Amino acid sequence: MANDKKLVEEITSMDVDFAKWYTDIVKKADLIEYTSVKGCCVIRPYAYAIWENIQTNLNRMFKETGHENVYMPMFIPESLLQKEKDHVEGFAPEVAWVTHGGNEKLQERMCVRPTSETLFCEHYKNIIHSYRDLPKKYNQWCSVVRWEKTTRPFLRSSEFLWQEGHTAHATEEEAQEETIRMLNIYAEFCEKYLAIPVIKGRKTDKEKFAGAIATYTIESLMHDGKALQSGTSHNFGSGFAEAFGIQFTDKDNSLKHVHQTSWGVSTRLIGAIIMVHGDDSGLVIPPKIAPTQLVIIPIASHKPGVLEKAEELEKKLSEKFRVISDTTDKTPGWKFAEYEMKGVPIRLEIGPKDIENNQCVLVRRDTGEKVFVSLDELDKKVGELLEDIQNNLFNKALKHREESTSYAKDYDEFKEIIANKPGFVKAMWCGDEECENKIKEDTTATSRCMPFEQEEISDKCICCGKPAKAMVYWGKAY
RNA sequence: CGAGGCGUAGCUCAGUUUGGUAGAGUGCAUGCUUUGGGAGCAUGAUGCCGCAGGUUCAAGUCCUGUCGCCUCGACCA
Repeated sequence: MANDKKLVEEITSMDVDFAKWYTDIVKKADLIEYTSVKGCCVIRPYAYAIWENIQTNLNRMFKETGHENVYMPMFIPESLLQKEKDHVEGFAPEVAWVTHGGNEKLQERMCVRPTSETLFCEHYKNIIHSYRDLPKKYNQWCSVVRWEKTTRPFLRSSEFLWQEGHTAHATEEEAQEETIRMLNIYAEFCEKYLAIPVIKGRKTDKEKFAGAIATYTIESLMHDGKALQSGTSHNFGSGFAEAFGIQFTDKDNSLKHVHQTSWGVSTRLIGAIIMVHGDDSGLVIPPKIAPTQLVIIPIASHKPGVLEKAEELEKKLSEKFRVISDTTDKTPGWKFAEYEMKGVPIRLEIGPKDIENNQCVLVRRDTGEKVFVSLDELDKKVGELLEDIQNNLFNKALKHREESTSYAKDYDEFKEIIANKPGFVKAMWCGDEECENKIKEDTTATSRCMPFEQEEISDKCICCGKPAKAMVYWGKAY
């Protein structure tokens, strides 16, 4: 009987249809709502709260490493966008154009920023004159627009929220150092806060950012075995500086071009959290970024003393944790399911029997494990549990990634694995874009990155058999 | 942008084959009873049947167009 009722709001099982499971979750956990604007969603308060927690932590890490926040215009005149050739070619197919102001046709059309390199470059040209002005390490939080052909909430939408860091340095070495520093910050953030293990590496030329000399990436593996590019950090060398004329007078009185970087992560990270940690009961949010870390559910709340006790516990726990208490007249069972859907790490049940015994029940979202805890040591226990959940989520995700990572020594084996076993495949590559294209054509898998941690599986390219230059992580990607 | 699917109550959908007063479940509101895994009973409110044309005495249903959404490809964070 209870089971029949449970089916009413149940979501599609992730093993049956992962894509449907995903869209069920984003709707049922109140993360997004569709709008009348194609490819654009409302990011609802619960999802926005996750984003705010991401922002808070990244902002701290950015500032600790000497970055300042700024804000650039959202419009870019066509002539400015076109200054760097590779850049405009890369982005032109997906920019939105503004052609009119009121009823007047604009003399020059402007695009809505798909990314702000060109605006930062124009600005840097104006404010950088001397080596004393360097480095400039700016970041902005904003939204960007890319006219995507197919869209999915958080993973690919026409407009999305992100941060973009843009820095200018006196030397090549400094720029490279910054590029790697920010990649490391992203990796640390993903692993420590989002509990998502990542592979750090460099993108192949085919996959690198339009206008960059090198793109570095953190790649993570979703529960269905598809890869998600979760953050990128680019070294631009002096290419943009030359196109935009960003020069400074160095100590030796010679005129030099700056060396630049840019790096970004987006609300796509929310998609990663969903697809890495979620299960058939809904979201599972790592405690460190969960908008609500613990929800108090009073049992038999009409009985004397129960609501008062719930309120007392809420007040006490709120000193240390992000806590809410649900005192609505929904049934306990409904509330259990609701907060599981929303991925709240810990549920606290308190009823008349508990009050008599000076205890409560704690249920952890990741394992479903239930423990009785004395009210005297409640906050200590909650702290430990949150930490344990955070660690467990990371370890589970890491184990899944390791179990979903294979080696391929020859092309037949490679094709067999890609076709039958979801996940990463490590294989050698000659460095030739033709092989990348062939592999993609044959298998739909793409090169995810050349990891910093290289292994020598063989000395031959998996595809053409010529001498191998690097080991590459391959996989199907979002 | 290619292939497929779908637009009817807040949500999930039936009704379209064969044109004839707009339906169900769930949700929502109110009351009582309930409360340790999505409660029960009673009463009530809710619809430009995606949009625009057309055919017809009559269109949710037939025709044409159009917009949107979903899935899978191609392209991208």
